[in-house]
Amino acid sequence: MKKLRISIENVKNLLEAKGVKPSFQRISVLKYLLQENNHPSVDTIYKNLVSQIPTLSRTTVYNTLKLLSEKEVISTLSISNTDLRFDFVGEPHDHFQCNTCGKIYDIYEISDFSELKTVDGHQVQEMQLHLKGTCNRCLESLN
Amino acid sequence: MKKLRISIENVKNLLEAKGVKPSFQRISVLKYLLQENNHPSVDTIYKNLVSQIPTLSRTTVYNTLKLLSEKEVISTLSISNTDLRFDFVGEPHDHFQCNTCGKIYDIYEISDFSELKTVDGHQVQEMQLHLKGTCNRCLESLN
DNA sequence: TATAAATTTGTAATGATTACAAATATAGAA
DNA sequence: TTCTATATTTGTAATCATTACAAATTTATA
Ligand SMILES: [Mn+2]
Ligand SMILES: [Mn+2]
Ligand SMILES: [Zn+2]
Ligand SMILES: [Zn+2]
Repeated sequence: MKKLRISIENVKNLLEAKGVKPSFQRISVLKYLLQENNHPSVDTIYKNLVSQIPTLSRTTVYNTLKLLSEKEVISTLSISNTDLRFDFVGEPHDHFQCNTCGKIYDIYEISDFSELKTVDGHQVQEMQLHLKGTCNRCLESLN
Repeated sequence: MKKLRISIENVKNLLEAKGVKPSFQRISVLKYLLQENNHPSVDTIYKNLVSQIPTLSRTTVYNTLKLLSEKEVISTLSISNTDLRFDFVGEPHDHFQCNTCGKIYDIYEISDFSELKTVDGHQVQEMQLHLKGTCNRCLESLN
């Protein structure tokens, strides 16, 4: 829940390092992901940015997320069964989604499959551990 | 890939044991899941059954899968980012989806989180490990 | 049989995502 | 700077998965 303060310069350098031309829209999307760290949907990103960028198109958000995903700047989470969620690729970590409030939490130090390159002859390129249940906040409010 | 031969009686008993009234449609859906073991989408199930049950409605497939999921007879896999997939709940296992052919494979003996009831104060009710990459068949055909 | 409850069905509505072409912005050459 | 090619963004329409819902059918019960 720590909201980070991320400079535009940092984001710009990050994009350039990954071979992505740092347009204003792309910087905005990645900056949003980094400082909110809330695993947002396309629509959440769009709605939050369109107030600052009135000309922003939903298609641009889709395009940007697809591009950043291909360049492995971000990862696409299929944990929600209603829409895709997006996350910055930093430290490897897992995710927990609350069945009550829907919020997605980062989980560290549960799984470590970093050395897993192959299983049953399949070449593994990506792995996600998805946990679901009731989050600590929602458990609290049951009292 | 072993196609199982499942008797209707077995499926009927399975449903009754879980408190689900074994209608013809429900038996058909669960029997399909059990003997194909192919982690199908709603549409795959519908298209395969409608030839035998011409009056079958897609809504019935949706209703049945929702009911069986609630009764924990089946599990809903969110591994594909285009549609939901369904699986019988038997031995705990993980899944690998091939980025090339799209097929979903069962993976056994990778993860064991069966004792994990709580993490960071969140109550865990369900967990899924999703692997993605290139499957052994598709690797073969690259030669 | 008559009636109520459960289940199935078909259609319409919703919501997420993709397709696509026009508009705009950016970069490089002259 | 101006011209031109390329990259990016935008808006709209189309597609696909899923849900809502009420009518029709089946099943259970009196
Ligand atoms: Mn995360
Ligand atoms: Mn499986
Ligand atoms: Zn919660
Ligand atoms: Zn494959």
